Amino acid sequence: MSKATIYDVAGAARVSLATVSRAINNPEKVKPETRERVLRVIEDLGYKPNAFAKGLASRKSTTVAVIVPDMSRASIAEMMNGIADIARVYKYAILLYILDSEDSSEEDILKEIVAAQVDGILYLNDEVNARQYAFLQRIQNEYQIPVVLTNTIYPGHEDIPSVSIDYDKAGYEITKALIDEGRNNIFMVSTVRKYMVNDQKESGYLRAIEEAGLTPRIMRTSGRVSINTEHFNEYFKNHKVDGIVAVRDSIAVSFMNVARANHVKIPEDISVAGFQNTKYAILARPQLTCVDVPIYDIGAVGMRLLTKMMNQEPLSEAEVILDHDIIFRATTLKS
Amino acid sequence: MSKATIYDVAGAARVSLATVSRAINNPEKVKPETRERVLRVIEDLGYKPNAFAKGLASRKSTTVAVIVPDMSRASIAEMMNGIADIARVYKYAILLYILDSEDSSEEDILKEIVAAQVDGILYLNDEVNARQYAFLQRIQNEYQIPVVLTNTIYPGHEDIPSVSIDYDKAGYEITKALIDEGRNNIFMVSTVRKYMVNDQKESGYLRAIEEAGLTPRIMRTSGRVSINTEHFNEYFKNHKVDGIVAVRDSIAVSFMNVARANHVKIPEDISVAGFQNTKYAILARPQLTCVDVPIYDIGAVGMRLLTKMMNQEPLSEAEVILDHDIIFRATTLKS
DNA sequence: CTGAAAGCGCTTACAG
DNA sequence: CTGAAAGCGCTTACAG
Repeated sequence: MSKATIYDVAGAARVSLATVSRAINNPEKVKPETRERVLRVIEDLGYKPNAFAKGLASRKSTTVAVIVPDMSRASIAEMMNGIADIARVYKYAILLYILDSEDSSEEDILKEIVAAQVDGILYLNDEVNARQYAFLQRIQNEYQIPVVLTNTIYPGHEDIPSVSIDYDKAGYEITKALIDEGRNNIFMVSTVRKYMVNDQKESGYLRAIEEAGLTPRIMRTSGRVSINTEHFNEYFKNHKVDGIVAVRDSIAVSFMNVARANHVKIPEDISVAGFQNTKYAILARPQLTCVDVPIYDIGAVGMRLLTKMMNQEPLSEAEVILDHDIIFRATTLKS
Repeated sequence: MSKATIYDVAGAARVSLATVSRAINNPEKVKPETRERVLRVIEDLGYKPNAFAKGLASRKSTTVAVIVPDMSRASIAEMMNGIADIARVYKYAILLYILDSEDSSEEDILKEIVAAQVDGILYLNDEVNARQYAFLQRIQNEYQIPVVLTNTIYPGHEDIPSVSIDYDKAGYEITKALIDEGRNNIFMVSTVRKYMVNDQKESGYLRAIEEAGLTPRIMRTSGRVSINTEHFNEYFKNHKVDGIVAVRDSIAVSFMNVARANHVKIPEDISVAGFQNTKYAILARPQLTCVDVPIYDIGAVGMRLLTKMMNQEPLSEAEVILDHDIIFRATTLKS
């Protein structure tokens, strides 16, 4: 462990501090015997280089900032696991920033991040707007800090690399699956708040619906479970529905609860599908058909991509799209 | 924003760098006019002190390490929100460490944390064992880095402060509630893996059961939903049961699914209760009776406690116990 | 292959 | 109230 400084090591190993530094960072530049002697002393003393001194002198921090909107969303949390696993492999520490609800603070946070001298930024906020995007561009261009959008899309721009699945395609496929079951009053249940990712799901839904000559119907609900119940009751009293594609599993489950309370049979009367394949989908009865988003992988690949950028390695693609699956379970006819 | 150094500010404001530093950190020691001039220049230049230089010179990092076992657990993620909100108020950055499954790496991580010069540590790993606890004690004593156990208990020790609820009491109360309904074959469904927190829940359960002269029955299941199903089927084929207290909401829901598949009525035949009051409890049908653990608050209070320790403020209590509620819903008779 | 020395950008006694 | 200077613990050309 620490407390010992590089001077202590140098003294005990009878070399200069420059040699100690080299033995750690450029072992090949040090004669094997010297290197081993130094390394042994390091071990004995439990020496760990002071991260501040190292960062100040080298101008690198081996730290990445991860910016998230709200940790309690299952997808964000699971992405963090993927990020952390890869960060560990490449020896990066993670500085975590959870955004406040008032996004005014975001620029402050970004300044702080610049001051913290992180080597890279992983941005997981899928509510990104034009102002924020411009700010990220500035950080990348002016300060040369690489940024990766993870499970976040900003359509029409490729200057900030991103990792995600093709949500438009997934939205299309899952909607098409319900159409193929013979459903023709298929609603998409999306969110009131604007998430880029949900926009993509919606556009895929619209494409499938229009292609089939059906009428698109998008209802927007708040994320809050308690409000959903009333909202659903009210809305579907006046609408004929035989298919539901929800942008999140939990919203799908929430809908199913309301349907059941109204003695609607699932999947006989209504097919239901969600997005994400969380535990909600598996614990639900009937078990939920949904798009399986490889969210852990998205985090892991995002972090890996960032390491490449931090090492100035060339990127084969600026927009990485991972494959997704659709898992058919008991809430759809084809199961 | 940054890139400008303290020298640039000093030059533009026509003062020495010492004065700039004071204007930022000890404003009262600087003449108001000078201070304002300096502050304006700082604003103009978008100056942000380099965090490494500051950390190196001051030997403080205004950074805390948060150590968690697995971010995807709903309780951990929600605690993070509480921690981050308070950290923001007190201007602390968060260095996040997600533990590997192989706990061999934990000591390495702790060394890293020491090297990173964090001002404090929040430890959220409720699987803490004797070796790890001893290590935390060393960090606290040898390196003077304060540690707070958050939603983590290590019974019989008070040298590391902790924040939690009284899980023993909660376990007792929820079990007692089922007993009062007239249930007398109440099982606790706990986990195979050893969590201190679950031990407490079990001990409360045992106390209530023994007090009532009933036979205690603790079954342990893996956390994995898929395995639970079979496990439950097998186990309860051979046991008479009219009450279930599960250590996690999701386990309770998982049990209910198996029960329903076997045409058992809830709550008529079996009362079911869980712990945590997550979204699982609310989305379940019937809605789940459970102990409401104020997990966001536990995180927030833990972080607040840590700030006090980092400021050398005296602690009024080393073991903070927050209040909990029991929310009676439709899976118990008393609802 | 190794050492002496400058420098990274701050803070903080110490004088004045 | 303000400035000059030392020092925090490293890295990295530059010599040798």
